[in-house]
Amino acid sequence: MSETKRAPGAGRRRPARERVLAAAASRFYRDGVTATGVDTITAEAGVAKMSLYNNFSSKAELVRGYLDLRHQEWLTRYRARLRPTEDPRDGVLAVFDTYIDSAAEDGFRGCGLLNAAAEIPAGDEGRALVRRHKEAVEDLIAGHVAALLPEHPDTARTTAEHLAFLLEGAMARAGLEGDGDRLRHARAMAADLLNRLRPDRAPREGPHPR
Amino acid sequence: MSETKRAPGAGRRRPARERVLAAAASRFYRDGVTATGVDTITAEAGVAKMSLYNNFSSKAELVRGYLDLRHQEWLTRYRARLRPTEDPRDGVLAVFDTYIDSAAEDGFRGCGLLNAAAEIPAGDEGRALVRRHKEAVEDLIAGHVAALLPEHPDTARTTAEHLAFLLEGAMARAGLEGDGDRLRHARAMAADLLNRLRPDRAPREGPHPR
DNA sequence: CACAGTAGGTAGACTTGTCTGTCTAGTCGA
DNA sequence: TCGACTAGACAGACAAGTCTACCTACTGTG
Repeated sequence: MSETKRAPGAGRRRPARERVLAAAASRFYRDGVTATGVDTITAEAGVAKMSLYNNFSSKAELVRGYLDLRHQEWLTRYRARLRPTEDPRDGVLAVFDTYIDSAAEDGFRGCGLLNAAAEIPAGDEGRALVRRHKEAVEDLIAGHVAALLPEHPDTARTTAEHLAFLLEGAMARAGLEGDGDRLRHARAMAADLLNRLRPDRAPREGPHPR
Repeated sequence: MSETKRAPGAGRRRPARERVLAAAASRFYRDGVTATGVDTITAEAGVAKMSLYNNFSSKAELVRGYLDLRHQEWLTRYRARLRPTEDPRDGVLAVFDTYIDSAAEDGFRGCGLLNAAAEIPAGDEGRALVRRHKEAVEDLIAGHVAALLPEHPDTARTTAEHLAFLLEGAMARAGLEGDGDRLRHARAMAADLLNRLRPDRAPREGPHPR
């Protein structure tokens, strides 16, 4: 952990790649992918144009970098939400809470990955990336539900898909409305569904603890 | 109903406005709104550029025309699906079937209105239009559920929201995957939910009758 | 310690093409 | 004659991506 170990090439500030990605993330989410030009991104990042093209071979690759960044950031926020607990229901609700958190930020416009996918051409790798992200989220839910119903794997899988649909549908609506109300409704529906599934514990606590 | 009453200005073919809208609808859905230029639209419509700007004051207004067209077309397809029946559950399932129908068309990429909204700036009227469309769909569902549960209006409203989330979430996933499988799953979940809600009739028929 | 090499960064001109929107002059059918 | 339509030029802004020439901070080696 010596001081000599820095990020490579980072003398006085964050390396160009990170600043480009951060600026791209902000603009892509706010204004859309196609509507955001590379000049806008480099200007906002305070970086020369060549620094972008030294780190990304094209704008399309930058977009894929953006998608990957959002996926990783989502996972990080989810893991922070996931407290150690013996009740799998809390694990499912942590997924919902992660979405609710994102809706509280200003300029909220729905799921950035889904919004980007809407602009990406049908065959592009980026769409597959978003698809895999949504499958990963459903798999996380499925893991918790499977722990809740170890004797009924089929019911668990269907229930996980049901919960994933609730979450995604509420996210789409929340994005249109600009706040997290719909997501809080969906969280309550999910909690209710989980309790009906195996009501062998006391009713769960109130909505969305901060 | 005399023959002299035609669409205005339609001598030998469909008026320019309709052809522009049809071409815009196709391209906007396939390639996205921002990525589609007005020259592409006029070329595909076989129409002079001025014919576009004589009918729409700007591309943004053409986009709003597109959103309105898709909303109207959806309503038309839904009404065609909605057979006269005494069971409100069939009314709800008709909404799901309308979505399933759209997923069967080729080049399916999810809900065109939601995809467009992802590209529209936050304050634009177009986003409000999409939001109202989604509310209208939920209201249609709510009407059927209310008829099913006349004694429990609160349960009906919550159930309708739940069903709308299922539908919208499944549509988002289906769009990423390019087929209607997720929507058929959601339809089965909806049918199951409706039967649990008031199981006083024989089990419903199989999935998605054609 | 000195010094040269190197990797990464900078500003900005530049090419080639597309974008939205405007304008003109002419065509065609009722 | 009138209204809708046509082809195409045009303006001015902006797109993605390339290229040059220069700069600066850190590196290993003698």
